Amino acid sequence: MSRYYPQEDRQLLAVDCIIFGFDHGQLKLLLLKRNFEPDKGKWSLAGGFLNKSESLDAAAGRVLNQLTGLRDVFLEQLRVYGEPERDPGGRVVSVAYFALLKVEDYNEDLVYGNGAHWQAIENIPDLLYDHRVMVDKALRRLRRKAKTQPIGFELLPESFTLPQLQSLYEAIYQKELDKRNFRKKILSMDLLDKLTEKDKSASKKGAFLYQFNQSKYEELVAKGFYFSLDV
Amino acid sequence: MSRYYPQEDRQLLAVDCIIFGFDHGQLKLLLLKRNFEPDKGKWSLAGGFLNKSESLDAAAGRVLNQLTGLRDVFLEQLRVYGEPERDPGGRVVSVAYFALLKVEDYNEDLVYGNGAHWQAIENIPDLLYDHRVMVDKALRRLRRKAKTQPIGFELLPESFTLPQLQSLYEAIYQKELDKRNFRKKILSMDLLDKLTEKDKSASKKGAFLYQFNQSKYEELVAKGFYFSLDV
DNA sequence: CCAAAAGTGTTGACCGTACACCCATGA
DNA sequence: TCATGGGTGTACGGTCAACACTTTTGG
Repeated sequence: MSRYYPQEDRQLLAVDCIIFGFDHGQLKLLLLKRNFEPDKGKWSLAGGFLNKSESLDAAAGRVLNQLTGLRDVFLEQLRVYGEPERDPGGRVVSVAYFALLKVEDYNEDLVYGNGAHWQAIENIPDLLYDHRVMVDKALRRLRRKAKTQPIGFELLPESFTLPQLQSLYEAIYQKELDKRNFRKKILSMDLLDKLTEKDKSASKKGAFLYQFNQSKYEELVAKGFYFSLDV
Repeated sequence: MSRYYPQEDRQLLAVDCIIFGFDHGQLKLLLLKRNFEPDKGKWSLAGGFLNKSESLDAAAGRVLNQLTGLRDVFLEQLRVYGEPERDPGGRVVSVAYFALLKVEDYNEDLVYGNGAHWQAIENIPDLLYDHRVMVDKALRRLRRKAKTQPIGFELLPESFTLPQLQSLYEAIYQKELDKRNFRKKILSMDLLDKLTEKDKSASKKGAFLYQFNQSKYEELVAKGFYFSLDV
């Protein structure tokens, strides 16, 4: 109880997570089939209520961890949704978060045990309440941010090939890119370390592996560098 | 009371408004000197609690209206702040909004009666709690959006001169701009209607007045146009 | 030896930026 | 007449976009 503000209305606060993954050339969302009332059987985002004395970021991290087993995932607040009638079960103000994770890392048993499934963004089922609005907002945010910040790497394994990276951007923007221009642009930023190994899983010739160099990025940013990839 | 979620923790929800105005060549914030405990006498943003069955946007609009007498002002959600200890008086989750208003429109009696004052952004006093963080966030948002959306006009009178418009952008970005390039760019978008009158308040020669043409803007956007002013 | 993906450079168009002088007018 | 701010055009350089062929290798 507050010392100073005892008499005001209080609200239920929830967090909902829009969880992106990149797999088999497709951008996907991790969605849940609800196994409890209300709306049992419908698809929804992963969500949960805010605990007393828990920060919003912590609540979102907890929800994500309970579902995937992952910690230290890219997680960013998106927007609050507070229309009085958004949840017909009662007034709940919800804070939407968007998460980017590496699909090879998550705990499959946990995910499927929770009734969650990856769904390609081109083919999202009907969602509960205003969850579709949240998803659209998250997609717009991802598309905006991926142009100006190196967040795409959050969706790829530690080591990746340039064709893989290009395919990720193509999935995000639903648009084919010219590979010469794409390579020229990304390599000219000097943020990728080329490894000596190749990945031969996608071709006979094999493609060189690269790693994103976070510390080089921070160094450049400190000197006034701006990441920029216009698709 | 919720039918379905009766047992969860509930929180106090507030809104805080970061209110921008443009006056005498300066970008300013409308700040309040608190006349009640706690922290009486300190500066803060305009804020208030969310009422039961009121949307967040409505709450922010109400707070703004109570302070300035204005309605239909540019008002946009910024971010939620939910650290458990952000308000030492008790846990309050606050939704920050940023507002852009035309300084010639507000109700002076109301504003001063409420203990509010315009403060130039170069010279903001110490603020309560995390309000300074909110202000910085709002400034970054304004700077980002003003490049890609025609929101600057929200801060100017209906009719304005090009030198005034340029001075607004200079105040937002704290940077001098070349007037030939600025004019060329903004006029090439074909979004401004030139009036036949001049404003002679700032010079003997007088500068032509212009008006932003909202419907022309919407028409162009529908055709794929993107507003872009790179400062 | 062939299919399939990886890798590589050049050119033209457009846009952003830098830059200096004349005009109108009230005092 | 002069001081003050309003108004105008050009040229250069860099960046984006379009475009086709060679290389490697497993089957």
